[in-house]
Order: sequence, then structure tokens, then C-alpha cells
Amino acid sequence: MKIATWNVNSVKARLPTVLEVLKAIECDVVCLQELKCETDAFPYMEIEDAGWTCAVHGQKSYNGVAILSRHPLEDIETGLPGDESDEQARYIEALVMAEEPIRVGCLYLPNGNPAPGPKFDYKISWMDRLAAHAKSRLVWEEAFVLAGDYNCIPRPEDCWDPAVWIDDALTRPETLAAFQRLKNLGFTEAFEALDNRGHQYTFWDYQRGAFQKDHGIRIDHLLCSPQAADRLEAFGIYRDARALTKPSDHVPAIASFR
DNA sequence: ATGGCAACCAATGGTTGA
Repeated sequence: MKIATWNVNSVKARLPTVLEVLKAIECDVVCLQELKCETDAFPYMEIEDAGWTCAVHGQKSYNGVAILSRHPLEDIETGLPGDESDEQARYIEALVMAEEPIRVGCLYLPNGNPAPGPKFDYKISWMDRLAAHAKSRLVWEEAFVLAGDYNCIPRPEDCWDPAVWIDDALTRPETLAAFQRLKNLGFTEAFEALDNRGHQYTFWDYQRGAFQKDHGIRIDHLLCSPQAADRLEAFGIYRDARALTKPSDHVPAIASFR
């Protein structure tokens, strides 16, 4: 059972690339972020024709998340609880009915820049809401994976030059503390458990030849409940996706489960 | 020389992202 998370940076502008990568990574479940289209505008036909069941929570122009699965999906829920006035499409969850079911939450955490400011406040409150929701799911004692673009660089060695990122919303102490609080609820970060090297990036900016110079950051993560962590067996980053024509600026991060 | 992106919507530029 392989689960990937990938920020596609527009599913419509990049559909051929998306289909190519989906084929290459051979996963059972793929969490997509930054669809940048409304739910009804999602390219269901092309992606379903490639063999996927799709749960989509879209929004015009920005954000938007989806879970693609080779197995049936049940209990689909959209939106993160805790703020009825929040209309940004950043969270979707579903129960993947594989032989051993796994519940998957797909998230696109707010960037939060400029910090400090209202966007940063929204980021931190969103992280607190995510932790509250995650806590309520852990009570169920299921295999549960929270996968997505966390917009959080956990350690200095998760970026090419920490000096560039000082005071940025992706590295600020409040962001790192909120990420740690989430993990402290009982989640195992797949990368940390199975790899944990420095300089293993999932994002390279389009500017300044960042990919060619390997000036990247690691911001796409998979967090596993204890029952999911017990089944963890491999982790990988599909770096090749960044070298394709018309690439997303992110690449898939992939965890394998028994 | 100290640069160099991409997508969106709307409009031929401004906003957002990280």
C-alpha cells in the first residue's frame, strides 16, 4: 500500500504531467494539493479513465485538494472543522477501503507569509485546528495518515541555506512548535522514521535555477498514527518529477505500508 | 551585469505562492 502526497500547482495547467507522474509512481493513494480549480472543473474524466477514484474539494483559482485512490473511498469529509467561516479548500479526508483500510487526510497548510501578520495568524490557527481534528481521529485507534503540503521546514538541514529562511513563515518558531505539537499527539513522520537524512527536498522554486543548484526545501510530509506507523516499510521522494517539462515546483513524497 | 518563475484572473498588470 503506497500513499503519495503531491502539490501539483494547478491540475488543469499540468494535466499531462500529472497523468505521467501518477503512472510512474505506481501508488494506491495520491493526495493532491493546489488544484487551483473548482470541484466541478476537476478533470474527472481523464483521471478516472486512468483508473482512479477521486474525492475532490476544489475552489476557484487557489487551493483545492483531492484524494485519488485505486481502492473504493468511504466516509469522505471536506473542510477542516473548527471555523465555519473558513472557506479555503485545504482539507479532505477519506477512508481507503484496501484489504487493510487506511484513513487518509489530505491537507494544504497555509503558507503564512508575510509573517508576522494576519496570514501568519491564519496559518497558526489552522495548525491548531488540524491538531484538534487529528486528536479526535487518534481516539479511533485506526491506521490514519495525514499527508500534505505542510509549508513547514522542520529542521535547518531540511533546506539548502537556513540563513535564507530566517523569519520566514515556513521556519518561524511558532510554526515549528505547532508542527511538533501535532507530532506529539502520537504521530510518526514517515521520513523521520525511515530516512531522516538532511537535504532531501520536496520543493524547488521556479526562480534562479533552484532545481539545477539543488536549492530546495522539504515541506511535504506524511504523518502516521501508531496503527499506520506499525505498518510503515519504506519512504521515498520522486525527485524525477521536477525534471519533467512543465513541472510542478513540488514533487511527490511517498510512504509504503504493509 | 548581480540577473533569471509560474499560474490565476482580468486585462495587457496585479496577486499569490514559497
